[in-house]
Amino acid sequence: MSYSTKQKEMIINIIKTKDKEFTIKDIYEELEDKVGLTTVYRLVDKLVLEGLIKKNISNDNTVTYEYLEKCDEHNHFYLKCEKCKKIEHVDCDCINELYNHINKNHKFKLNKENIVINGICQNCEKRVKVC
Amino acid sequence: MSYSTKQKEMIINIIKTKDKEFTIKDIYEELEDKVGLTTVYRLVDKLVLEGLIKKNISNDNTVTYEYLEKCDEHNHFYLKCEKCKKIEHVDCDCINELYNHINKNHKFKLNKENIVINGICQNCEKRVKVC
DNA sequence: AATAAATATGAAAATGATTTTCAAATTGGA
DNA sequence: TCCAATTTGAAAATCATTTTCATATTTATT
Repeated sequence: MSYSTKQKEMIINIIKTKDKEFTIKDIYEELEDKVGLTTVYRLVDKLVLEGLIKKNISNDNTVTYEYLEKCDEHNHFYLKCEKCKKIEHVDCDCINELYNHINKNHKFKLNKENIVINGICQNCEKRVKVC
Repeated sequence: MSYSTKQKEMIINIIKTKDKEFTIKDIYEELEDKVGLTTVYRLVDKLVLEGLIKKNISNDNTVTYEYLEKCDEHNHFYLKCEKCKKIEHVDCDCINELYNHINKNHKFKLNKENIVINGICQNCEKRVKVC
């Protein structure tokens, strides 16, 4: 079984404020020595397994995590901006349509819990055009 | 500029045979000391930037790469099986439809060069049912 | 409330993947 | 052929992550 501890609660609370990629260090520093680094690693790993966050790696070998905000009634589909790293949660039937199409025509069952697609958000798109 | 070397050519040739996730070690061992480990790291990093391969990280912190087979006339859309780790290239208009839908309704431009969605392939799906 | 068993924590040390360094080798152009 | 730019690779350094282990905390049971 699993005990509930104040350390885990603190880490979850910090993660829930994140709308961008974050690192272990980000979390650790925000905790200001209230939780040890080893424990941050351990708990963040657990939260990945529990599906609350997703682990990524960037080209310079930095490991980042992203909070996958759930809304239980709907799908878990996210758009991640490659510029500003923000993650948008999308609640739309288009993902079911894609699921059904892929299942029927390509014989593959998407994992609807964990679809993150990269691209450029509207804000960054605008900024690019200005420059 | 960039010189073309036999080391880079050898590594690309090995990568092109991959239909699954692979590691730096996989490549290094297959090269049987014909290329140094440092160089494998360097060249694989370059190939990530060039878009030939994609870098991933798994829950146990293993870094893997996947070859993103390109076919220039079409989209670059991949389905990766979470069980057997095989990567299927999908050449279908559904991805354009998704692109257009997301662009229009969610104000987000997908990066069509690099869409990898996880799920379970038909083979593994069958195997699961048998057990 | 006291106890016991299971689990969680954190500091220090160990590990191991990746990067840096630098001298030697290779490449492509003049 | 000669030169400058680039690439290579072995060894050393770095640094994120894991392991270890003694202590602390949590939960269930009296």
